[in-house]
Amino acid sequence: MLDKNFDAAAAERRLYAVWEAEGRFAAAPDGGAIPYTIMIPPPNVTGTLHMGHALTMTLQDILVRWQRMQGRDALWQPGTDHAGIATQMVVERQLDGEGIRRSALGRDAFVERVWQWKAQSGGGITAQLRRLGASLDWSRERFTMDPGLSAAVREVFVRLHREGLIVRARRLVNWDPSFRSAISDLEVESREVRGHLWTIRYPVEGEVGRFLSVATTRPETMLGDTAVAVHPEDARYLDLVGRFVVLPLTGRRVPVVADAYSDPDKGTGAVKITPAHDFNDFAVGQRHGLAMPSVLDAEARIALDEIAGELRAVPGLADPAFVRGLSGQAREAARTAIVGELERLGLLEKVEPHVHQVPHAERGGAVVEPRLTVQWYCDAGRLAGPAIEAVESGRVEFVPRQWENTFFSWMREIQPWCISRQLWWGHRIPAWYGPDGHVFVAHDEAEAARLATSHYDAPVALTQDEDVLDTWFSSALWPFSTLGWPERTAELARYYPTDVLVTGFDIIFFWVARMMMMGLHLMEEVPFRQVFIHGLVRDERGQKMSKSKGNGIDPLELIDRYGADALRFTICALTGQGRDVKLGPKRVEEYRSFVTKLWNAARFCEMNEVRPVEGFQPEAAQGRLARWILDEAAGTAAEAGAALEAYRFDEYAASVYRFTWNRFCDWFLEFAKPVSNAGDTTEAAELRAATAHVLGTILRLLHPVMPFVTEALWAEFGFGPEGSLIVAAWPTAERLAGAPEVARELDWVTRFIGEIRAVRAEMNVPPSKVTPVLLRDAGPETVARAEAWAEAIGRMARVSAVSVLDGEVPAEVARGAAQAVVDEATLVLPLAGVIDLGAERTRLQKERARALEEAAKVERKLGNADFVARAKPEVVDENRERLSAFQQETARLDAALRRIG
RNA sequence: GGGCGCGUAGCUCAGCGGUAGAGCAUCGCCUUCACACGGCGGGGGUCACAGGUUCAAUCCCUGUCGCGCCCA
Repeated sequence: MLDKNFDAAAAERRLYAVWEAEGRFAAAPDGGAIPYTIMIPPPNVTGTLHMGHALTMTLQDILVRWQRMQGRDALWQPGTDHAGIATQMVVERQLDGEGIRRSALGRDAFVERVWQWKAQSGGGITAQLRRLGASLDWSRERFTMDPGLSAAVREVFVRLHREGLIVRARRLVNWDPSFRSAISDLEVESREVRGHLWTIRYPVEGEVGRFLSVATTRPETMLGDTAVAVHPEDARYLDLVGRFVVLPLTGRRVPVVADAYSDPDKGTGAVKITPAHDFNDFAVGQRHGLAMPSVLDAEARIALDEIAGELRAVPGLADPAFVRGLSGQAREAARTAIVGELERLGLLEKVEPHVHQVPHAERGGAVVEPRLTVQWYCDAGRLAGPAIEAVESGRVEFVPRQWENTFFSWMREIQPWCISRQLWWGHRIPAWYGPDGHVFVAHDEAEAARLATSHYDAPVALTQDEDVLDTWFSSALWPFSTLGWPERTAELARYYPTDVLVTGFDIIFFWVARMMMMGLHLMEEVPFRQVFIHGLVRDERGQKMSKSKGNGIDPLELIDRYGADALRFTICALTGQGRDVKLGPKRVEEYRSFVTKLWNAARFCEMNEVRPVEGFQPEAAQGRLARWILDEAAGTAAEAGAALEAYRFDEYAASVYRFTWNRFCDWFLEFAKPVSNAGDTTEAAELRAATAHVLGTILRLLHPVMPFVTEALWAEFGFGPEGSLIVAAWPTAERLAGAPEVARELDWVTRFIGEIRAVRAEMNVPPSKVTPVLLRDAGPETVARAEAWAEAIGRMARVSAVSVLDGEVPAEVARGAAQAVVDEATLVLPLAGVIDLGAERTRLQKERARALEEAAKVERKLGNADFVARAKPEVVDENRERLSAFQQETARLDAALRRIG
């Protein structure tokens, strides 16, 4: 016997353990089934489950469970990411708390410490995924720094290096001064900052009293200026091109160059050029062969090493002592000092408030400093071509399609990818340097040593590159590294390419595009056929959830309060295409009602001895009620399947919800009540069997989204042992013969009952008052139906008897009657003394006015010769029928009004 | 500045050439033997605005306004 309430917490613990123990999540590579594969977007190994995870993992689990039920060999590949910067930061903060500096600890000890932290907290996120009900094949769990995956990383690095697709180069790079590491352009976001625009006078060499004014938002970088650029067609400065100005503070002579980069309409039209600290200036510097001295160190403090030798004293312009005093100062402090000095020298023309875009590190938020360093770069430009082609040709399909534009626009202008990071936690770059700095890229030190020995003709001491790879480098290999690549494993052959990748649009560039580039280059095949891009989770007011705003919701808390099924269903129901998901506890509470409704409907079935009947054939059912609900269930299965096929999670949820609540519970179970109580008649037995069949269908249709409550009910009803629904067959969608005719009949009954209910409610007839119904003008079909469904009509519409009137309604009845029109028939409810006749008249008049208005609308349309001539014939016919129906309804309401006088 | 998306009932959203829908909220009635996390019924929308295409526009096209996101 089912408990009064569903104990979600107990069922979740018990059932997940059963599934896992019985290996229900495990892929079956040796079976004959067609594989269905999804790669989990690996969460940070030391992370905790947030709503974003809950969203994406729920959708993936729905797909995987659905396909598994369709007999596919489902592999949902689990695993976690080492998350270089994030994890290193966490451990550094822990060390800070203990008063230990990373540098004091040393590299090996530090990395060891991170491994300890991983061992200690690494199971957290996977345990939380289990709470959500995720049916991942845990036996195949991988970690990006596993030996196998690390070997894949080294193999790719070596291979791409040998192919010239990975190179080491000294370029300007985005530098995060707080992490003291390079970051990729994707990890930089520009933020609007209210700053100042300073206009500084640079004296023109050899022309006393003449100045060239330049405007800048970053005066401190002037220590590294090596030119001033003006537009080649700017008449104001033409005579200065090729001449020199003297840089204040350092006294350096710098040329005036003509370059189209300078915008004559912006500022003074002349710009200072600091090639080592600005990307645009770097390009100008390259075009004009300028020197590129750096004046900021790894922590963005003033560093004079590269300019110390050239400092000159120029009276009234440059004082080496002042500049030397800046050494080691933070860029902000140096800015203040430099502006003060320029003002003192009378070289500051003006200061204006200025709003401008400043690059910030996405993680950590430090102001990014472009810096000239040696880094490893991956030639993304060459790898992008095949990935672009794969999407163009449809071999990879984005859903919704609009994201393909986003993908194309980035891929077509992709920049070299800086893959080295000055961190300790991650895949160390497999490059070793000889005594003269010659680089040997190899799978391991022994191979590097062999290469070096042959290069130098003698064994030499090698030192390994200190840097690690960008975390996304290993993520990019995930679809094949998890399957054993570079070994040619059976899994790799079977499960690659995967079927679909499910993720948010925020990592299309970081991850999706890179997996495609690497997959196509190394596997020569796309990593997935489809990419389903879902929205982001937002709070109830539509704001992005974030730690800093404190508006985050903990999915585990929601699971504790409402159950995993309720949370999952909420997510599913709210996941439309191309829209973010606004989610709060209230929404989950709303959908928990559905879990409860299902539970109670099942309890009701159980009380009425509904049990699955072996070999039950829907098509063989005789009763009209049974055939109706069986066909509706099949229709719902068709809808649900089509919705999932199209990644319409909202439609899938809505379709099964509607059927379960509004068809099965509200109508079918109500109709079935007397029959189910009727003992052992053939009719009752068949209806019970049909009910069981439909309940089973509902459980199977809902299992992907609500795995726990459905599995619990499945076992309780004896559809199969506990833990077997997960592999039960997805319902077939075969409609029943003659179903449309039965559907019309049931539609009539529900409308008939509905009309009576509405009239009674509107006329304030107390529920205790049972009335007869007299049928006027009813055709033979209506009469037959009214007889056939008399019991249900009586019970559900509080009607004592339905009788057919031969002639007109007796006057004494008519004067107190409430009336309603259903198709050709008029329903007369004798309620003299119970209802207010004036109110009934008003109600009928309102109905009549509505029918008349509709009729007029259709009439206008049909009166339009163009419409009749040009619209599709079936549309014209449809409108003729509607007109006739509204006209008849009006006439019947007129008659009803006459009747009550 | 370039691109994308969105403005439909009080709220959240679906619909996307021919009858405007759902859930929640709201109002009325109902403690009817599965469920008050319930049942029954009602009210509520010039589908942002302005043009255009069409026999017909919430839906297609153009523009305007408002909001959001991405890229520069």
